[in-house]
Amino acid sequence: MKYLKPWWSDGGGLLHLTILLSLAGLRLDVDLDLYLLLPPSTLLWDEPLLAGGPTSSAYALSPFPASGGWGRADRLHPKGREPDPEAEPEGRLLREVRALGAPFIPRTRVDAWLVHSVAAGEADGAHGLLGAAAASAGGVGASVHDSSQAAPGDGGDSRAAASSPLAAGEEEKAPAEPTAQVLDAGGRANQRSLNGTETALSLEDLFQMLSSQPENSLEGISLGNIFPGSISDGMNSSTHNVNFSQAISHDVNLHEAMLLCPDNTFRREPVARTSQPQEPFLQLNSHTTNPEQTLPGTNLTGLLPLVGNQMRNLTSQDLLHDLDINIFDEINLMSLATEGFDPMEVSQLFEEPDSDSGLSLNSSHNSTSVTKSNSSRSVCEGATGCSSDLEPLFHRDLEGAVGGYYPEPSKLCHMDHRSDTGFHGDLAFQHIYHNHTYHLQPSALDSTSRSFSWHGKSQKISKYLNDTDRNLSRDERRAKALHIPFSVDEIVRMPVDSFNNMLSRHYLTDLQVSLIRDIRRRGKNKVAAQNCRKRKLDIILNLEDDLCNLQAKKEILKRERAQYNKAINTMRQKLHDLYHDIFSRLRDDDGRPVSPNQYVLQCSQDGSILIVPKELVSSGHKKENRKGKRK
DNA sequence: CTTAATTGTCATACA
DNA sequence: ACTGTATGACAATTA
Repeated sequence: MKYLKPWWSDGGGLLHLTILLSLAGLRLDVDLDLYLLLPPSTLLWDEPLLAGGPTSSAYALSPFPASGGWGRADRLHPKGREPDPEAEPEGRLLREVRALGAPFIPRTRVDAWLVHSVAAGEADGAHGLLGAAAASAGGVGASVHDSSQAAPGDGGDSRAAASSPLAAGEEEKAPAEPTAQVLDAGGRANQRSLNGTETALSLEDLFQMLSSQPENSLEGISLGNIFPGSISDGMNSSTHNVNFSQAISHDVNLHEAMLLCPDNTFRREPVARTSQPQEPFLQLNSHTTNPEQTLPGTNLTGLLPLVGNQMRNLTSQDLLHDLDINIFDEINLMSLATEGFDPMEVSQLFEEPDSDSGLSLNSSHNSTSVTKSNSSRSVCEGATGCSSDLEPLFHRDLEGAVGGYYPEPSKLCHMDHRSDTGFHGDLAFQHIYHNHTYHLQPSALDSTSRSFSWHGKSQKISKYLNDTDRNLSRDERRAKALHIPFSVDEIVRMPVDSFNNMLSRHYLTDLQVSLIRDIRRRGKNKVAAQNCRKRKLDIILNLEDDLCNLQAKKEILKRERAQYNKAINTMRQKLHDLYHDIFSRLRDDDGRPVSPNQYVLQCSQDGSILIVPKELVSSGHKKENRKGKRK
């Protein structure tokens, strides 16, 4: 259950920092002060975290940072608090480190803090860089806050207090100090204003500072230069026992420090974290040994009424676990984005109804953007046995197309998750494998840091996704969604024996087998339909051709008939003329002309021609006709 | 926006 | 019984 708004919507300063530090080979420990670094909309809120009542809300975090600001309201608005005359003097952590006689004497406060954090990593309160940086968040960013939510002096910043020695008292007091001592690289103390603009180093600035450094040169960067003044707040508050036997080396830098103590700062609470990644870099770890102490004085339910009841049963460890997951989700999504994917688009994909334009984003983000490592896990994995993180799309896609073949959506864990949270904005997170390894190139990060304008990229990315996905058929998208290791073409064209062998050789779920058979059936039928239509069209075209040919023949025959009739008439006319010509020359025994009205010419079988009176011919014809009729 | 053509899919029959 | 093919009918998509 997560209440995490998309990190890209609010600037993602933490992400900038973590990514950059990860590039430098650093890993960050994050205690609950991490919250201070997170943009308000990125924060997870929990009832235990918020315990203490609304009047104790010292962290009046604005849900709508107007100027990229976020952080503790009292820090951001020191005027809202009275200076604490008992504020912890500066340099306490540094003194501790020095007093312990560590072989490495940190030159700067940040180095000292880092050493302290590494050394204390095994202890309950390993303070990470982010913890210290978070303590400085008030000086880092200017923020809008609801001052009415803040109750000065009520001990309300217990979130930091419980989880970190950057405790409430100092957390509250430090910003109230008009100036704070900061040790520069030379160990000298500088007087810097904590609330002035000169120290209001935004994370964007930090990001640029870090990104401007060569990757390896970050080892030499003193974060004291990066977090002037503000970090000192966190360092002052450190009261941990330090065990230097574990991690301190001579002249340690940040990178070396982490390498020396690879496990300490990555340790998680065994109960609360069952699926924590083990990747070697960029671990944002949250150490809270006592959830109840985490934020005893803070209650932000008023600020976040949406969260309220649904979070009551969660421990802060649960939330921190989720926080980790979501942070890495965010990182992965950033990786997605830098590779050309917009998390928003991914989210839209999963919610897309059955549409051919649907990016099979699934496939895209699976194949290109999400690197599945052994330790990668789906959010739902283990909890509900979800086999595919892409099934929602598959489901929606198949519903209506196949229908009734597949389990109810409610059986799918992420659907439950979504329904539980009622927060659709983070849907995309559910589908990202938790590969916590970060492989972004510095150049990619630079470009990301420069623009970081997701909405601006959205259109191009959307176009890319659509163009890419529109080339895929539904079945292809479905196959990708279920990770079917065969192409649709293979499935359809494969002979029956090979097809059955394939199904038996590979371990496939019932869902996959069902889909494969459906794909084959539909593919075969599709080809059959195409052939059928082609055949039908061919038949029609052939019939049309035949019709044309027959019509042409008919015309030819008509012309021939006309010609024959004409020839017949000509011959008939010639015969008539010849007949009269013959009669005109005939004479009877008396020398008189023979009338053609009384006689006719008749050819005998031997070729002789006889002149026969018509009466005899007509009587003879009548007799023959009678005989013919009788026959 | 409407319409016609095209395409995919399903149901069914048959080989 | 299973599979492939053929085809009418319908719906979705495209031009």
